[in-house]
Amino acid sequence: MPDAPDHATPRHGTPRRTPERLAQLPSRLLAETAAHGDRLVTAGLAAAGMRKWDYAVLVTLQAYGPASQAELSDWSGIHRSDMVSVLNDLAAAGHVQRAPDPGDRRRNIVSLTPTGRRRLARLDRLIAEAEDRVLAPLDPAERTELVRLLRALAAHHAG
Amino acid sequence: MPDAPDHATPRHGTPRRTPERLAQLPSRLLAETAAHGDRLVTAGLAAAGMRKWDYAVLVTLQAYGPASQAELSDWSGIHRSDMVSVLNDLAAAGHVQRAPDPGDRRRNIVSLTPTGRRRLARLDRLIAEAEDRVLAPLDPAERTELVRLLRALAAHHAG
DNA sequence: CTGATATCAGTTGTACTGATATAT
DNA sequence: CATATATCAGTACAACTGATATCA
Repeated sequence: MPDAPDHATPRHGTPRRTPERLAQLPSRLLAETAAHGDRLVTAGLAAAGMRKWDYAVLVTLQAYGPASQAELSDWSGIHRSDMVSVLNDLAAAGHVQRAPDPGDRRRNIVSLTPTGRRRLARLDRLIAEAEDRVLAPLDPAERTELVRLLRALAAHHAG
Repeated sequence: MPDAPDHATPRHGTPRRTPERLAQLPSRLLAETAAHGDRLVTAGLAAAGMRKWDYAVLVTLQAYGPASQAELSDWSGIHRSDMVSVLNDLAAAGHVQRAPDPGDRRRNIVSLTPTGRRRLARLDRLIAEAEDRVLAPLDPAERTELVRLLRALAAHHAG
Protein backbone atom coordinates (compact mmCIF):
# COMPACT_ATOMS: atom_id res chain seq x y z
CA MET A 1 0.00 0.00 0.00
CA PRO A 2 1.54 3.29 -1.10
CA ASP A 3 1.80 6.42 0.98
CA ALA A 4 -0.24 9.53 0.36
CA PRO A 5 0.32 10.71 -3.21
CA ASP A 6 3.55 12.55 -3.78
CA HIS A 7 3.15 16.28 -4.14
CA ALA A 8 -0.40 16.09 -2.79
CA THR A 9 -1.87 19.51 -2.22
CA PRO A 10 -2.93 19.82 1.43
CA ARG A 11 -6.70 19.43 1.59
CA HIS A 12 -8.60 20.77 4.55
CA GLY A 13 -9.86 18.08 6.89
CA THR A 14 -7.15 15.61 5.94
CA PRO A 15 -5.70 14.33 9.23
CA ARG A 16 -1.95 14.82 9.34
CA ARG A 17 0.57 13.08 11.50
CA THR A 18 4.06 11.65 11.22
CA PRO A 19 4.28 9.95 7.82
CA GLU A 20 3.99 6.19 8.04
CA ARG A 21 7.35 5.66 6.35
CA LEU A 22 8.95 7.66 9.14
CA ALA A 23 6.79 6.39 12.00
CA GLN A 24 7.61 2.73 11.44
CA LEU A 25 11.38 3.06 11.26
CA PRO A 26 12.84 0.87 14.02
CA SER A 27 15.50 3.42 14.91
CA ARG A 28 12.85 6.11 15.30
CA LEU A 29 10.53 3.87 17.34
CA LEU A 30 13.40 2.94 19.60
CA ALA A 31 14.31 6.60 20.12
CA GLU A 32 10.71 7.59 20.80
CA THR A 33 9.94 4.79 23.26
CA ALA A 34 13.33 5.21 24.93
CA ALA A 35 12.52 8.87 25.51
CA HIS A 36 9.18 7.97 27.09
CA GLY A 37 10.83 5.35 29.26
CA ASP A 38 13.52 7.76 30.36
CA ARG A 39 10.94 10.40 31.22
CA LEU A 40 8.95 7.98 33.39
CA VAL A 41 12.00 6.60 35.17
CA THR A 42 13.39 10.06 35.76
CA ALA A 43 10.07 11.20 37.18
CA GLY A 44 9.85 8.11 39.39
CA LEU A 45 13.31 8.54 40.86
CA ALA A 46 12.75 12.27 41.33
CA ALA A 47 10.13 11.31 43.93
CA ALA A 48 13.11 10.24 46.05
CA GLY A 49 15.29 13.14 44.91
CA MET A 50 17.58 10.86 42.93
CA ARG A 51 18.75 10.29 39.39
CA LYS A 52 19.19 7.36 37.04
CA TRP A 53 22.93 7.08 37.64
CA ASP A 54 22.50 7.13 41.41
CA TYR A 55 20.30 4.08 41.09
CA ALA A 56 22.72 2.35 38.71
CA VAL A 57 25.60 2.82 41.14
CA LEU A 58 23.64 1.58 44.14
CA VAL A 59 22.42 -1.51 42.28
CA THR A 60 25.93 -2.30 41.08
CA LEU A 61 27.32 -1.98 44.59
CA GLN A 62 24.63 -4.25 45.95
CA ALA A 63 25.19 -6.83 43.25
CA TYR A 64 28.99 -6.98 43.36
CA GLY A 65 29.96 -5.44 46.66
CA PRO A 66 32.62 -2.76 47.26
CA ALA A 67 34.41 -1.64 44.12
CA SER A 68 36.71 1.02 42.73
CA GLN A 69 35.31 3.95 40.78
CA ALA A 70 36.76 2.58 37.53
CA GLU A 71 35.01 -0.74 38.12
CA LEU A 72 31.75 1.01 38.90
CA SER A 73 32.14 2.96 35.66
CA ASP A 74 32.63 -0.17 33.60
CA TRP A 75 29.77 -2.08 35.22
CA SER A 76 27.18 0.63 35.46
CA GLY A 77 27.88 2.43 32.19
CA ILE A 78 28.62 5.84 33.71
CA HIS A 79 31.52 7.74 32.23
CA ARG A 80 34.59 7.83 34.49
CA SER A 81 34.53 11.62 34.50
CA ASP A 82 30.93 11.76 35.61
CA MET A 83 31.28 9.12 38.28
CA VAL A 84 33.07 11.59 40.54
CA SER A 85 30.14 13.95 41.03
CA VAL A 86 27.63 11.10 41.25
CA LEU A 87 29.64 9.61 44.11
CA ASN A 88 30.13 13.03 45.68
CA ASP A 89 26.36 13.37 45.94
CA LEU A 90 25.80 9.80 47.12
CA ALA A 91 28.54 10.15 49.73
CA ALA A 92 27.26 13.51 50.94
CA ALA A 93 23.84 11.94 51.45
CA GLY A 94 25.44 9.05 53.33
CA HIS A 95 24.41 6.39 50.84
CA VAL A 96 27.92 5.27 49.95
CA GLN A 97 31.31 5.48 51.58
CA ARG A 98 34.66 6.20 49.91
CA ALA A 99 37.78 4.75 51.49
CA PRO A 100 41.33 4.50 50.14
CA ASP A 101 42.34 1.02 49.00
CA PRO A 102 45.29 -0.02 51.20
CA GLY A 103 46.47 -2.46 48.53
CA ASP A 104 46.49 0.07 45.68
CA ARG A 105 46.62 3.66 46.77
CA ARG A 106 45.41 5.00 43.43
CA ARG A 107 41.97 3.58 44.13
CA ASN A 108 39.01 4.40 46.27
CA ILE A 109 36.96 1.54 47.59
CA VAL A 110 33.34 2.53 47.33
CA SER A 111 30.83 0.65 49.44
CA LEU A 112 27.13 0.78 50.29
CA THR A 113 26.13 2.11 53.71
CA PRO A 114 23.09 0.82 55.63
CA THR A 115 21.38 4.11 54.69
CA GLY A 116 22.18 3.48 51.04
CA ARG A 117 20.83 -0.05 51.31
CA ARG A 118 17.52 1.20 52.67
CA ARG A 119 17.37 3.90 50.02
CA LEU A 120 17.99 1.31 47.32
CA ALA A 121 15.05 -0.76 48.51
CA ARG A 122 12.83 2.27 48.09
CA LEU A 123 14.26 3.07 44.66
CA ASP A 124 13.62 -0.52 43.59
CA ARG A 125 9.93 -0.02 44.26
CA LEU A 126 9.86 3.30 42.41
CA ILE A 127 11.69 1.79 39.44
CA ALA A 128 9.32 -1.19 39.32
CA GLU A 129 6.37 1.19 39.17
CA ALA A 130 8.00 3.28 36.45
CA GLU A 131 8.85 0.24 34.32
CA ASP A 132 5.29 -0.96 34.74
CA ARG A 133 4.08 2.34 33.33
CA VAL A 134 6.52 2.10 30.45
CA LEU A 135 5.17 -1.32 29.45
CA ALA A 136 1.57 -0.54 30.40
CA PRO A 137 -0.10 -1.46 27.08
CA LEU A 138 1.64 -4.85 26.84
CA ASP A 139 0.49 -8.12 28.42
CA PRO A 140 3.01 -10.26 30.35
CA ALA A 141 3.95 -12.43 27.36
CA GLU A 142 4.50 -9.37 25.20
CA ARG A 143 6.66 -7.76 27.87
CA THR A 144 8.85 -10.84 28.06
CA GLU A 145 9.15 -10.97 24.30
CA LEU A 146 10.04 -7.29 24.02
CA VAL A 147 12.78 -7.65 26.61
CA ARG A 148 14.09 -10.73 24.81
CA LEU A 149 14.25 -8.94 21.46
CA LEU A 150 15.87 -5.85 22.95
CA ARG A 151 18.46 -7.95 24.73
CA ALA A 152 19.30 -9.66 21.44
CA LEU A 153 19.87 -6.25 19.86
CA ALA A 154 21.88 -4.97 22.82
CA ALA A 155 24.05 -8.08 22.91
CA HIS A 156 24.69 -7.95 19.17
CA HIS A 157 25.77 -4.32 19.18
CA ALA A 158 27.85 -4.64 22.32
CA GLY A 159 29.97 -7.45 20.93
CA MET B 1 17.40 -17.13 40.59
CA PRO B 2 19.08 -14.60 42.86
CA ASP B 3 21.80 -12.18 41.86
CA ALA B 4 25.34 -12.45 43.10
CA PRO B 5 25.36 -12.36 46.89
CA ASP B 6 25.00 -8.98 48.49
CA HIS B 7 28.26 -7.54 49.80
CA ALA B 8 30.24 -10.14 47.89
CA THR B 9 33.93 -9.48 48.09
CA PRO B 10 35.33 -9.19 44.57
CA ARG B 11 37.06 -12.45 43.77
CA HIS B 12 39.71 -12.58 41.10
CA GLY B 13 38.53 -14.29 37.96
CA THR B 14 34.87 -13.49 38.56
CA PRO B 15 33.59 -11.97 35.31
CA ARG B 16 31.96 -8.60 35.92
CA ARG B 17 29.49 -6.78 33.76
CA THR B 18 26.34 -4.73 34.16
CA PRO B 19 24.32 -6.35 36.96
CA GLU B 20 21.43 -8.42 35.66
CA ARG B 21 18.89 -6.40 37.60
CA LEU B 22 20.05 -3.31 35.75
CA ALA B 23 20.65 -4.91 32.36
CA GLN B 24 17.14 -6.25 32.00
CA LEU B 25 15.28 -3.04 32.83
CA PRO B 26 13.10 -2.20 29.81
CA SER B 27 13.85 1.51 30.07
CA ARG B 28 17.57 0.80 30.06
CA LEU B 29 17.35 -1.65 27.15
CA LEU B 30 15.34 0.87 25.18
CA ALA B 31 17.90 3.58 25.84
CA GLU B 32 20.80 1.34 24.92
CA THR B 33 19.31 -0.02 21.70
CA ALA B 34 18.04 3.42 20.73
CA ALA B 35 21.56 4.77 21.09
CA HIS B 36 22.92 2.03 18.83
CA GLY B 37 20.19 2.66 16.29
CA ASP B 38 20.84 6.36 16.31
CA ARG B 39 24.55 5.83 15.85
CA LEU B 40 24.01 3.58 12.82
CA VAL B 41 21.44 5.88 11.21
CA THR B 42 23.60 8.94 11.82
CA ALA B 43 26.59 7.17 10.28
CA GLY B 44 24.51 6.05 7.29
CA LEU B 45 23.15 9.51 6.54
CA ALA B 46 26.59 11.06 7.03
CA ALA B 47 27.65 9.16 3.90
CA ALA B 48 25.44 11.65 2.05
CA GLY B 49 26.42 14.57 4.26
CA MET B 50 23.00 14.74 5.86
CA ARG B 51 21.36 14.42 9.25
CA LYS B 52 18.36 12.66 10.75
CA TRP B 53 16.16 15.75 10.66
CA ASP B 54 17.00 16.48 7.04
CA TYR B 55 15.66 13.05 6.16
CA ALA B 56 12.56 13.50 8.31
CA VAL B 57 11.69 16.77 6.58
CA LEU B 58 12.21 15.39 3.09
CA VAL B 59 10.08 12.32 3.80
CA THR B 60 7.30 14.47 5.26
CA LEU B 61 7.31 16.75 2.25
CA GLN B 62 7.15 13.78 -0.10
CA ALA B 63 4.31 12.19 1.85
CA TYR B 64 2.11 15.25 2.28
CA GLY B 65 3.32 17.75 -0.28
CA PRO B 66 4.14 21.42 0.32
CA ALA B 67 3.61 22.56 3.90
CA SER B 68 4.31 25.40 6.30
CA GLN B 69 7.21 25.18 8.74
CA ALA B 70 4.80 24.77 11.65
CA GLU B 71 3.12 21.84 9.93
CA LEU B 72 6.49 20.27 9.17
CA SER B 73 7.39 20.66 12.83
CA ASP B 74 4.23 18.91 13.99
CA TRP B 75 4.47 16.08 11.50
CA SER B 76 8.18 15.37 11.61
CA GLY B 77 8.80 15.94 15.32
CA ILE B 78 11.41 18.68 14.94
CA HIS B 79 11.15 21.60 17.32
CA ARG B 80 9.85 24.77 15.67
CA SER B 81 12.99 26.65 16.69
CA ASP B 82 15.27 24.10 15.13
CA MET B 83 13.29 23.80 11.91
CA VAL B 84 14.67 27.12 10.73
CA SER B 85 18.28 26.05 10.45
CA VAL B 86 17.39 22.62 9.07
CA LEU B 87 15.48 24.32 6.26
CA ASN B 88 18.25 26.88 5.79
CA ASP B 89 20.64 24.03 5.06
CA LEU B 90 18.21 22.11 2.87
CA ALA B 91 17.35 25.25 0.89
CA ALA B 92 21.01 26.24 0.50
CA ALA B 93 21.69 22.80 -0.95
CA GLY B 94 18.71 23.18 -3.29
CA HIS B 95 16.73 20.29 -1.81
CA VAL B 96 13.74 22.36 -0.75
CA GLN B 97 12.29 25.70 -1.73
CA ARG B 98 10.77 28.32 0.59
CA ALA B 99 8.09 30.60 -0.84
CA PRO B 100 5.73 33.01 0.93
CA ASP B 101 2.13 31.76 1.18
CA PRO B 102 -0.03 34.24 -0.77
CA GLY B 103 -3.07 33.27 1.28
CA ASP B 104 -1.41 33.76 4.68
CA ARG B 105 1.64 35.95 4.65
CA ARG B 106 2.88 34.70 8.04
CA ARG B 107 3.71 31.36 6.47
CA ASN B 108 6.37 29.95 4.21
CA ILE B 109 5.33 27.23 1.84
CA VAL B 110 8.11 24.67 1.82
CA SER B 111 8.27 22.27 -1.10
CA LEU B 112 10.54 19.56 -2.45
CA THR B 113 12.69 20.37 -5.45
CA PRO B 114 13.62 17.76 -8.08
CA THR B 115 17.09 17.76 -6.56
CA GLY B 116 15.60 17.08 -3.14
CA ARG B 117 13.52 14.27 -4.57
CA ARG B 118 16.58 12.59 -6.03
CA ARG B 119 18.47 13.06 -2.79
CA LEU B 120 15.59 11.51 -0.85
CA ALA B 121 15.71 8.39 -3.02
CA ARG B 122 19.36 7.99 -2.11
CA LEU B 123 18.71 8.60 1.57
CA ASP B 124 15.96 5.96 1.51
CA ARG B 125 18.52 3.40 0.44
CA LEU B 126 21.01 4.50 3.11
CA ILE B 127 18.31 4.39 5.78
CA ALA B 128 17.19 0.92 4.71
CA GLU B 129 20.75 -0.33 5.07
CA ALA B 130 21.14 1.29 8.47
CA GLU B 131 17.87 -0.13 9.78
CA ASP B 132 18.92 -3.54 8.52
CA ARG B 133 22.09 -3.24 10.58
CA VAL B 134 20.09 -2.18 13.61
CA LEU B 135 17.91 -5.30 13.41
CA ALA B 136 20.68 -7.57 12.18
CA PRO B 137 20.37 -10.32 14.83
CA LEU B 138 16.58 -10.69 14.39
CA ASP B 139 14.80 -12.82 11.82
CA PRO B 140 11.94 -11.32 9.76
CA ALA B 141 9.19 -12.47 12.12
CA GLU B 142 11.05 -11.08 15.11
CA ARG B 143 11.58 -7.76 13.33
CA THR B 144 7.87 -7.47 12.63
CA GLU B 145 7.02 -8.33 16.21
CA LEU B 146 9.50 -5.83 17.63
CA VAL B 147 8.07 -3.04 15.49
CA ARG B 148 4.55 -4.02 16.53
CA LEU B 149 5.41 -3.92 20.23
CA LEU B 150 7.28 -0.63 19.94
CA ARG B 151 4.40 0.93 18.04
CA ALA B 152 2.03 -0.15 20.81
CA LEU B 153 4.25 1.60 23.36
CA ALA B 154 4.63 4.70 21.21
CA ALA B 155 0.89 4.92 20.58
CA HIS B 156 0.10 4.48 24.26
CA HIS B 157 2.45 7.21 25.41
CA ALA B 158 1.49 9.61 22.67
CA GLY B 159 -2.19 9.49 23.54
C1' DC C 1 -7.57 42.18 21.30
C1' DT C 2 -5.94 37.12 20.81
C1' DG C 3 -3.44 33.78 18.64
C1' DA C 4 -0.28 31.78 15.12
C1' DT C 5 4.02 32.02 12.51
C1' DA C 6 8.94 32.33 11.62
C1' DT C 7 13.16 33.71 13.55
C1' DC C 8 16.96 34.31 16.69
C1' DA C 9 19.35 34.36 21.15
C1' DG C 10 20.23 31.93 24.90
C1' DT C 11 19.77 28.07 28.45
C1' DT C 12 19.98 23.38 30.02
C1' DG C 13 21.41 18.67 30.34
C1' DT C 14 24.30 15.11 29.18
C1' DA C 15 27.85 12.70 26.98
C1' DC C 16 32.26 13.19 26.06
C1' DT C 17 37.46 15.02 25.61
C1' DG C 18 41.66 16.49 27.47
C1' DA C 19 44.83 17.55 31.00
C1' DT C 20 46.77 16.73 35.55
C1' DA C 21 48.50 14.59 39.84
C1' DT C 22 49.29 10.40 41.83
C1' DA C 23 50.48 5.79 42.14
C1' DT C 24 51.60 0.92 40.01
C1' DC D 1 59.54 4.00 31.02
C1' DA D 2 54.33 2.91 30.21
C1' DT D 3 49.89 2.22 32.36
C1' DA D 4 45.96 2.93 35.56
C1' DT D 5 43.22 5.83 38.71
C1' DA D 6 40.60 9.75 40.30
C1' DT D 7 39.68 14.44 39.45
C1' DC D 8 38.51 18.68 37.24
C1' DA D 9 37.93 21.94 33.40
C1' DG D 10 36.06 22.55 29.28
C1' DT D 11 33.83 21.06 24.75
C1' DA D 12 30.02 19.43 21.62
C1' DC D 13 25.66 18.58 20.75
C1' DA D 14 20.65 18.29 20.97
C1' DA D 15 16.48 19.65 23.14
C1' DC D 16 14.32 23.14 24.76
C1' DT D 17 12.89 28.21 26.45
C1' DG D 18 11.97 32.91 25.79
C1' DA D 19 11.61 37.07 23.25
C1' DT D 20 10.48 39.54 19.07
C1' DA D 21 8.44 41.11 14.64
C1' DT D 22 4.90 40.08 11.66
C1' DC D 23 0.47 39.00 10.35
C1' DA D 24 -4.67 36.73 10.62
